Amino acid sequence: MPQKAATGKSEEKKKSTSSAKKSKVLKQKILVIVESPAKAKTIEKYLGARYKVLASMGHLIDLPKSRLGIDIEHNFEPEYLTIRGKAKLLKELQQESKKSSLVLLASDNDREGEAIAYHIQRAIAEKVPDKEIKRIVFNEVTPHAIRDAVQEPHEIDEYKVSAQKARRILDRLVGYHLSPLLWKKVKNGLSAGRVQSVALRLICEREKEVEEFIPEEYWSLDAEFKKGRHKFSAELVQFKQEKPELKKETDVQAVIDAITGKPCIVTDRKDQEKTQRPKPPFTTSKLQQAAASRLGFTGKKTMQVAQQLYEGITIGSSRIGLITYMRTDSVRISPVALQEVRNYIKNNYPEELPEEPVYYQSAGKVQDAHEAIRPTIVDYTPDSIQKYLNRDQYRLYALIWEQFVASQMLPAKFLSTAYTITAGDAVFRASSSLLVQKGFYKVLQVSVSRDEREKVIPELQINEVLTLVGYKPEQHFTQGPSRYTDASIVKVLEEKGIGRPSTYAPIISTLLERYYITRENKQLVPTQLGKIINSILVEYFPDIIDVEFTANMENLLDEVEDAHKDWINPVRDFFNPFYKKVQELMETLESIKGKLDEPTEFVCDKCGKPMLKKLGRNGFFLACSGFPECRNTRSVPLARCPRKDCNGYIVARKKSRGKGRLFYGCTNYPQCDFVTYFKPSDTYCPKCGWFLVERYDKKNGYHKACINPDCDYLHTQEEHHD
DNA sequence: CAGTGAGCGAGCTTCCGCTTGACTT
Repeated sequence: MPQKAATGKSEEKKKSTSSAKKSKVLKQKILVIVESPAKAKTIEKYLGARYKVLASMGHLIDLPKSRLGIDIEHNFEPEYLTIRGKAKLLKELQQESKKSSLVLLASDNDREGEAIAYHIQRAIAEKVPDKEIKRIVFNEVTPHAIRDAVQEPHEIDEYKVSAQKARRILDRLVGYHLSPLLWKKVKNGLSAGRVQSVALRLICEREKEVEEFIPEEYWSLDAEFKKGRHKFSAELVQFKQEKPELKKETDVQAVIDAITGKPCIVTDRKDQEKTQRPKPPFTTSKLQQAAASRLGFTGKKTMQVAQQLYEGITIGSSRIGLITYMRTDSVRISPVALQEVRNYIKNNYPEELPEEPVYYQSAGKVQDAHEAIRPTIVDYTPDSIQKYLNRDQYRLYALIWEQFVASQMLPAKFLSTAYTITAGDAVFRASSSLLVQKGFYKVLQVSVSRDEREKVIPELQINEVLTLVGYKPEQHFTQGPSRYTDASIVKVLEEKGIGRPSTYAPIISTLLERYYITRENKQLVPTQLGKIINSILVEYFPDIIDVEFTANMENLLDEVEDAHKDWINPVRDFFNPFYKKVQELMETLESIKGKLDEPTEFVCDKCGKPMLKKLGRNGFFLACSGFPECRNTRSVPLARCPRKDCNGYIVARKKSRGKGRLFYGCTNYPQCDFVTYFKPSDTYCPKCGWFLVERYDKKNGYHKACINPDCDYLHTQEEHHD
């Protein structure tokens, strides 16, 4: 090992002497600093030998983690430190600066990027005074844009830096004061903040709507007809000149009785052409939503796979970054990419190429530092590179590629036809939708399923008398609001301007880690703890745990940035009453520590006292209420073990060291080896008595099914309403 | 598609926003 180090050192020495020699002949290099290593590699290729490009990997300097780090008494002066683990990298940047003739700070062209540049500049100036350091910006990683950018070096925008500083300080003040209040009054280790607490609030409020919703019964009545070999159905839309009110089965029967025997005649036909435009290329939020609904990915998984595509896949002998940067709020694409995709469409779908390029408007306030998410090389069709990708990479790449190519193709046209069918006092409607011009649908494979676009019924004539097959009454229940999913909460947060592309996925992870919410069948459900935290925050800090708070903050930051307004007074005006309130509550609010434990029906098998459900650092567990005299604990039983003569319970388990996927096994293991990967629900099969589990398949969607492999019982959630 | 088995409670914790590794017990 010492030998190895020695050779390494001597090699380094050799290198540096040879480069020193060279530098006398050649000019010194220009150092460019970007945020992402993958970007650094690409840019170095574009700029050529005179430039050296290094990556900062995001922020290097930040507030301390273990204390507030803000001097309240002195104009909220922040205490900035090198982030733990980043010292080596910073040192490298400083040393490389020394060797370079010029340093160009090329962090992202947004608020955070400006702050990153500012902190790096200060750190370099400390070690290498008088070094020329400039800022450059570009909004797309293309040779043209990069070469333009290095021709226009400028100074750092100190107002942008101030805006970021104000944002950082405000978030720190809120988070590092609210969290300790929760530690003192509720439980150690909890957290609250401008973003996560609003997300929690939205989830809790939706849950309340779900809980309060009372499903109401209603019926629909379809008439089924036959023409030739084709069957089709029509929906009852009118009865005795009015919209039918079918509350009970008897209402439906009354309609059927009234029209039985009456001829069914086609009385009207309305044709309408509908144009459907393609959607813009993906932003982070939209990609997460599409991957959730198309591929069933969580936000976290989408971002992981996208990162792999961005960093590069080995194709043949070289590694190629397949997509542009995946954290973006913009739908803009570079002129080069636009030309390339139009060429691609021209060569492959010439009839679907619009005369003019399609331009999309980004929604809401965008920072626009990056392009939309698109394939870097449009000629790499999903199929042509499938063999280099794993299944997840292929499907996500296909989603991105299709969305991008489609976005520059002609709209699709549908012919929708609505027939009115009259039978006595009843009016039915049958409609069809026919794709008459495929347009952008020609490239959509992964993005759209087969039966999603068209609905076909046979051609009918006015006054035609139809052959009735029968009436199909169906019972329904009104559906309440649905719980948020990863995708839908991200959509709302984005619309409200809360959080950023880089934080959408982590926000959900934080709420899960804190046990504020759980994910059940992809739905986000608040826990008891989450509801308690939310009610405290909403009661005492309604104006902070609010979307308006972020909106106001953004307005302030805009003023700091654009109108060069001072941020210290507004922050003080916010902080003083806030701090007073926190201190007051620290004194007066009654602690509910220990009251969080929920009583259960289970009894301690060691001392006979009742067991409590508690939250530990690894999740919920049962503990004897006689603690600390009796230290007995158990896992939370989710269902009774279905094995004959086994009195065990099914509990959640993990592989050793808490790693790996959750599974569910019997507490009597190893005597009983019953095990499943499906989560047990607390309901049992009426046919065989085994417990039901939550399952998903394409045919039924989410539903409960019996875990017994020999039992065919399953019911959908809709039927579960009683 | 297959795949599988501890210990927890009173560990000084926490924010939001940038960005990727991962020396070892």
